[in-house]
Amino acid sequence: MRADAERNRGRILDAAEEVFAQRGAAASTEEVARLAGVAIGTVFRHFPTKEDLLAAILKRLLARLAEDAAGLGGADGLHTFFTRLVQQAAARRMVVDLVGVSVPAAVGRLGDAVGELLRQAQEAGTVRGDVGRPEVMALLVSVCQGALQGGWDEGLQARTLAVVFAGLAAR
Amino acid sequence: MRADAERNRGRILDAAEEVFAQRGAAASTEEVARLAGVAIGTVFRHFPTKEDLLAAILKRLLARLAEDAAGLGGADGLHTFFTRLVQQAAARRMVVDLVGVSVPAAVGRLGDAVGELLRQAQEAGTVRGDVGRPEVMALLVSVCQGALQGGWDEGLQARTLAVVFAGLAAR
Amino acid sequence: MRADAERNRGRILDAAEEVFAQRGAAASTEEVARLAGVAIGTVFRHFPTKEDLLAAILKRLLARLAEDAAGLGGADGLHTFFTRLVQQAAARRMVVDLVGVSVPAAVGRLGDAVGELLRQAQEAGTVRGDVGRPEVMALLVSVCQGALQGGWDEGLQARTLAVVFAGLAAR
Amino acid sequence: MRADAERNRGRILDAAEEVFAQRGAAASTEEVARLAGVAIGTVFRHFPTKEDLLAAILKRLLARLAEDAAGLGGADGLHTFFTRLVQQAAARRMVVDLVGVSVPAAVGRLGDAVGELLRQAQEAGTVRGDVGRPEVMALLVSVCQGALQGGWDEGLQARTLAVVFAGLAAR
DNA sequence: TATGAATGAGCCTTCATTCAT
DNA sequence: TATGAATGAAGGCTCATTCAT
Repeated sequence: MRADAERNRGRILDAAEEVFAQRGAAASTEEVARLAGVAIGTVFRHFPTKEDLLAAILKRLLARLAEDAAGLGGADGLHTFFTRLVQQAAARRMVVDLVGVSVPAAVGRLGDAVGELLRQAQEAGTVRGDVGRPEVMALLVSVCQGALQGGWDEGLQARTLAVVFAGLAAR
Repeated sequence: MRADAERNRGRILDAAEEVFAQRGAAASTEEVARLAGVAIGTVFRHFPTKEDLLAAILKRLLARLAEDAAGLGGADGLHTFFTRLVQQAAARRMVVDLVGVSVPAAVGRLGDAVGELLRQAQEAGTVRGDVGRPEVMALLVSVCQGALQGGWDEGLQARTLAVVFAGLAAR
Repeated sequence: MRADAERNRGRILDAAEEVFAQRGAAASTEEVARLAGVAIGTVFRHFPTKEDLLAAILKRLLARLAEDAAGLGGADGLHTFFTRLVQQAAARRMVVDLVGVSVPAAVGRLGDAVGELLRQAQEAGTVRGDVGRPEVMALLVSVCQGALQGGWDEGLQARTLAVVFAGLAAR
Repeated sequence: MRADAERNRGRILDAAEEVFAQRGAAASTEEVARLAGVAIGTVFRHFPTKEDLLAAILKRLLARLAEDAAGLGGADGLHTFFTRLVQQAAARRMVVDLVGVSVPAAVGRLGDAVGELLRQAQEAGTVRGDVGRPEVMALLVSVCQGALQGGWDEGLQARTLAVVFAGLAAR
């Protein structure tokens, strides 16, 4: 792949992330192309289908999240990651609309990272030992989605997370 | 012919509920008409706009939920309602996509019903006294949304709810 | 035909005349029914086709004009009629949109009335003898149409008619 | 591919001019596409709205008329232009239906051209000095519209114009 | 005869995808 | 490889007309 092709791919992904984050997955591919500064044909050359483009975004997003998680750790790592994720507005709408796009591998790696945070938190005694990775992931996704719905101001967000954290906490 | 019209209205709402529950709000009005067994024009006669149709469904759905909630009560009412809601597949996708359709009144009534359940649970000592209605609603919505995303089998659903309930529980 | 049927027919025609005069022939038949205070089915019972309704309106309109013309006469009858017609806003849009609806008989009778006015004017020496009925009718229609187009204020209307009248005038 | 696009744009305008001239502005955009030999999407790529297409036609039409008028002049320029315009069947229905589409600039330029013809005719003594541009424009539009209505054969057209010209003539 | 709900063809418009340049 | 014009299948919606009540 030529250097400029590589550069275009990146631009397209960036543009797509922004466009879909703002307008949802229903936004048109043309708008992505426009923001990326390329022609529509170029988008389809790199991502033969709109779904491919969505999947690529999600994959990259998940990879970043996994990387982010990997940088954390210790007793509060899980809580920090959880909170941070819920705060990221951009990442959020994505997750909602991308339902159906399957990128099991990337999700798997994110799951691994979260699992590691969970392990450390349990080791440090911050989180109950009988909580498993699947339910933590489920809660993570749930609260992110929920945050998208209504007018969660910071206070509500904090109180909602507090309940979840209390549920996870060791007695 | 008032009777026919009434019957058709009901059929259309039922069909719409099913179609949108399965395919999301992006599903076509034509498909609703087909499932309802009426012509497309009939759908638009009853609901002049697709958004009107969506709003009508949501309104009815919320009314049912509120009614459902009103029938519960006691120490475990909130938990029962919470669990039941998460189980209802049909109701779920709806909530995701219907965001933006404003039916404040209906939502308000649902909130009231949930608030009442919360009050009773707190009175019975099942739920912490420092938890407010807003965060309970937020958790409700969140977990419903989350349940839509992945392959939540019954076990995962139960374990996820268990964490939330633990978070709500009085010590 | 029953008395109430007769009455409905009249109401429908009146409503249609008003609706089509204001919104043009593209206005919906439903709106006519609404204004007439009858159900849509009743409109179609009296006028099996929208075109039939339009034709009926035009016919009645032309009949009235002919009657109007018949009441005039003398040296200035033609000029008076001509001017009056151009002033009638309601009658105008009609004529534009009703193109294609053929009501030769009614037009014929109007033509007769205008012809008579022309004859009298020529006899009185107000109008040149070598002008025929067809061109007078053509001018009548033309100026009515023209008046529909732009912002003909009264002054412009008068000056435009003045040119036409000068063209018709005996030297 | 600029060339193709340009060619298509032209084809579409030509097709639209013909279709709308024959069937009126109510004709479907699909028919325009069919006659132009392009897909419906292509029409909408060039003219995002039906109204845009209508406006474009009218604009081009008026530009041609203005250009045509600019090529004339002298004592009979106005009469020639007037007659020619009335003869153009294609141009005519357009003007009827396109009312409401605002292309003031183009209309303005046409008015200028006609004004110039009028000035020259008055200078040459062919037309009365007390006739203004507005009423000439009004007559122009009127007779064009009128010509659209009925069965104006050539003779009737000539005789009708003769009256108008007599009205304009200096004594 | 009146009512008004139902029908369904047809319209304008959007957008993912293809393909000639 | 990039461009961007062309394609054409839907989709939402309107409205003349029919028909059961």
